[in-house]
Amino acid sequence: MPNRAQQLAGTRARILAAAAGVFADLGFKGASTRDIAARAGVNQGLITYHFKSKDELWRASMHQLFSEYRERLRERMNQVASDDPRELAREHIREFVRFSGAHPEFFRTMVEEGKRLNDRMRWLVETHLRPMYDYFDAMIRDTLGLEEDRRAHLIYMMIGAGGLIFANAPECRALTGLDANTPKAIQEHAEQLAQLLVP
Amino acid sequence: MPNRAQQLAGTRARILAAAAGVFADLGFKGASTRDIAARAGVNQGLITYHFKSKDELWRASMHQLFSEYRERLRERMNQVASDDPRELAREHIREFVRFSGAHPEFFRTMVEEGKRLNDRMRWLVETHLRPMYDYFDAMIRDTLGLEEDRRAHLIYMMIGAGGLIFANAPECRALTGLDANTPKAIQEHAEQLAQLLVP
DNA sequence: GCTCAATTTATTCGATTGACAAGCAAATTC
DNA sequence: GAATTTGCTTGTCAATCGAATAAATTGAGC
Repeated sequence: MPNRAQQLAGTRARILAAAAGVFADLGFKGASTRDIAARAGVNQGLITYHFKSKDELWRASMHQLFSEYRERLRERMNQVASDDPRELAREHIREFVRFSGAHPEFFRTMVEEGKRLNDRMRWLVETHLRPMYDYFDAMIRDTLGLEEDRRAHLIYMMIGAGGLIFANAPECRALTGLDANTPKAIQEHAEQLAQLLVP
Repeated sequence: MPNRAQQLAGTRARILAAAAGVFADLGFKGASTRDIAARAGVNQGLITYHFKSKDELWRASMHQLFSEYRERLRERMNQVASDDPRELAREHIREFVRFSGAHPEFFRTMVEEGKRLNDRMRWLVETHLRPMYDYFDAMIRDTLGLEEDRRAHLIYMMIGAGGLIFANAPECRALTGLDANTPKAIQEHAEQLAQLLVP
């Protein structure tokens, strides 16, 4: 018998997770609050009740997604024993890949919202992408010492290389027979990319 | 005064180019034939006239896009003097990046259609992706000699690393200030990725 | 048992959308 | 130069969908 507050938090969380997935799959316009409600297993009216509008729901779901990534990265880096900067950089890459593997909607959303300059993209850039980008940029500068533009290229390479195979896991399966969603494949991808970028 | 046949070929081509862009931007469902007609600068009725249905238009536009890539790669590789397999591999990578830079819809479409297993994805895989994949796979096997699964990971890394920055050029601009659409940035990305993958 | 937060059901009103039919004018054909 | 084909335009329609809201219902907590 769930507490009243627990019940609320539960449905809220389910809606947020469903929303991130549906927005990533269908785009903001293509995603309907009905789709989201159906995937979350809740009633459509609840969405307007908990989040005032579709727009606010989108922002809340993005906040949830990026917060989870930040939290996982933070926890993971606290557990790493090494203090070799190159090994730390590799572990950052591995964790990015692991998260992309666990959350294909991460990469999908980035592509979906990164191709058009609009209010959502600006919000995403200012609120979540810029801090994340600056963090990685500083790490690369201190570890590999590349000039600014080359770091930008490298970061987009890392994101693209680390995320695509999971965002396109169904295609990858149909094309190569490889199931990218297994822990083994995720770990393999993480290690291969880490070694490639920081040999 | 254009020839009747030239006129037809012209509007057909304009519709195809517009369709590839709109489909990549909005997804198949999200793209309307009106959007496509508007971007092509033609009347909406023309789309049903030239292509029977939205579905057939999509297939025709994909055919056009992939054919253009194959043709450009073929021409380029004929011009390359070297016979060093590693340099040839690098040139394949460079040309993939150049094409992705010139046609952001290439990568966008791959992500859009690669995330859901449906008729369109199956068609894309069988018709265009598999031949392209097998070609690159053989090249990597003969050049770097990795085992099969690792080649799959590597190919998805190449595609993701080579394409994302252009698919997300507006975001990249807002985030880093770098305009990924300039010939200089495209060339820089191509060279950096080629060196990274085949040192 | 009363209250009000959490959830459901029902409805509205608008905006699209793919497809198509009928017509038109220029160009090609005979 | 009349006939006809063809590339294209206009107008429309039946169907679908979608966000928002309002009214009704349930049940936990006081």
